[in-house]
Amino acid sequence: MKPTESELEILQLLWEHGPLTVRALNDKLNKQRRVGYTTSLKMMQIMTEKGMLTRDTSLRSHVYAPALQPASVQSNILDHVLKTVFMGDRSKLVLQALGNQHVSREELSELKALIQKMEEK
Amino acid sequence: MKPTESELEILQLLWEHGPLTVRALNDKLNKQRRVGYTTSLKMMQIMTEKGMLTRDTSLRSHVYAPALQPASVQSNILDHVLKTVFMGDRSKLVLQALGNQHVSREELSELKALIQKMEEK
DNA sequence: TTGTAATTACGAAAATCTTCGTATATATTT
DNA sequence: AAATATATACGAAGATTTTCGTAATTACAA
Repeated sequence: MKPTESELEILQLLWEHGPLTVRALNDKLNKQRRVGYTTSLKMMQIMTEKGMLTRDTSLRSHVYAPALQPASVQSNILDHVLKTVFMGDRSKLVLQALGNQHVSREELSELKALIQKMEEK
Repeated sequence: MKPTESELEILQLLWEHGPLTVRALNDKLNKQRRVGYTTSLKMMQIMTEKGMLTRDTSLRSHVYAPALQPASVQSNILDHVLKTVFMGDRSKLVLQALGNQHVSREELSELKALIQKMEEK
């Protein structure tokens, strides 16, 4: 279950806003970039076939919902990146993710808590 | 400078083993999956055109080397994943990367050191 | 030298992903 | 009721990526 770039865009919007009609999703998508209505429709139909979305066809305007949990997709993609980009070196990935960038005080304590937990095992 | 999946495979092998001829790279690639020789050749030619690889043509068998640093490519891809998969939530990415998986004692202390540094700022 | 093997160049087929036009059906408005 | 607007279905064009066949060239071997 490996969403393409465009599929990810759509999943993102559904995760953020909940189930949407094609019209509603296409409107939101068009705030990011210009996309035709039938393009969004087709994508969502394909994604439904692939099992990435479910849809309620009880109304004339079908309502689409994500069939995948964000955490599950995120985990899969991150594992893939870990393997194909970081040669499986997890700590390199983490250090790269933390390096250079600003990390808030809250994130730091979250991290420390997690490390604590891991050390206990 | 956004390598495709196949381009990444090739960069990986060159990063790992250093400069290689097409023949040598194709051999290594075939330990992972079945790929024709001219396929590897063509890919490497394209990547050279794109500036991802350099090549030494002084010998009959050209020798290809990566023109990109791993850290730079890793950083770009991770930023992209951060934006498109984690909605920009860096700590979610890091926690996801650390969660569930085994992290060695050395990696933990490395992390703690990094956190220490960040807290000092 | 003649043939065999190995290499590069190159075009284009194959596969995948993205986009949209058109047909058809259903609702809404005048 | 007729015209207009909105929806889905579907095929196919376009774009990108991946794959490989064939031709031309250069080295190597018999």
